[in-house]
Amino acid sequence: MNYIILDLEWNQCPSGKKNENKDLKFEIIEIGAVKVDDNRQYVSEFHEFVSPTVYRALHKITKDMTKLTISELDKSDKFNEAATRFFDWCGSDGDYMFGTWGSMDLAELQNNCKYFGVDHKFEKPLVFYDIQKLYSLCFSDGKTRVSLETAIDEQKINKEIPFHTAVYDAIYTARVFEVIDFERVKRYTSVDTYCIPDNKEEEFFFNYGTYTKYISRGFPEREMIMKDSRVRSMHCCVCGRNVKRVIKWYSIGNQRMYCGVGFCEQHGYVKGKVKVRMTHDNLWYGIKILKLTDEEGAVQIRDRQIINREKRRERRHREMERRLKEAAESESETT
DNA sequence: GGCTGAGTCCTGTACAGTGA
DNA sequence: TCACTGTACAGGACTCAGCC
Repeated sequence: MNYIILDLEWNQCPSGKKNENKDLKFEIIEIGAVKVDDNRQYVSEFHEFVSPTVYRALHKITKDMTKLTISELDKSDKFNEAATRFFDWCGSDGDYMFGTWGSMDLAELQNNCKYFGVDHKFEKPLVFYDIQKLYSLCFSDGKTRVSLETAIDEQKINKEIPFHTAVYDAIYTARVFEVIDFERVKRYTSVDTYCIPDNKEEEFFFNYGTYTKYISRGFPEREMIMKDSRVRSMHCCVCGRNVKRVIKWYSIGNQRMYCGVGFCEQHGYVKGKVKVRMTHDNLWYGIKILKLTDEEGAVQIRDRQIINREKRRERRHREMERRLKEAAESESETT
């Protein structure tokens, strides 16, 4: 299995959001990638600029960052040809896996392919390595995200080539990939949600040992997500058995996030989170993460639920007092 | 500058259930 | 019936860290 360490540079509407193409917010102008083998050793690299067709001027920030100009880019082929050569270079499907710094590149690659009609079938689910996340798992708390340059500095990797050129950033990413303790973190794959499951049978489920991730099919209405039995269900991340619900799902602040807690007789508390998202095709889907926790973790979730309730209660009381005061004032004015 | 994603926090409305 | 409570929902502001 090879790994394709990918980095893209893209451009956006130079005259702001009001004039942007809603189907293509970001147009790829450069594709850079490094192929590494099983041992994360360099095999080959791919680098092509792309002549843009949607945004015929570069956004100021893109220009400053990449130092590219439209006339330079116009010497290159259009996206279709560059992308086709890129996928040929990647190899046969199933022989490679993508690795990126951050999670945006693959979504933009797929969106550009869709927009320009590039005939390439992406794996479904599209599992990849977010090397930024792996880096955090190895050298930090697993949550903090640092820039590629910070990681290069921290690891004292030689900075002999500039940043913000797709292929050079891919080379740097590959170097970071090389220094991480891959055996320790290799099970922590990421999954791209540009294409979500079409139906119940295709729904994505991943078990990472201490936690599980489930990605639902799409729903036309947001409220259908938390009514779905598969989304609502809770099981133990270790034994897979259904757990007894001790705190039922509640929304925190808005309907984009739900929390709940279950209890497994054998393995203890399981905390659940459902994040609600919308696809490019305006379908709603849920990402459910179930994680083992301890009593303290369960108490924290319960406390947060209680605090939310109390805050609402206080607001009501304040509002009621305000109305009573207003009523009393208007009564005294009339008398 | 404009965007994503994750997360937090707040205000306000609506509706249903419950108990006095 | 009414007051109170719980829950869901709508929408916005904000932070932080990243991307181009």
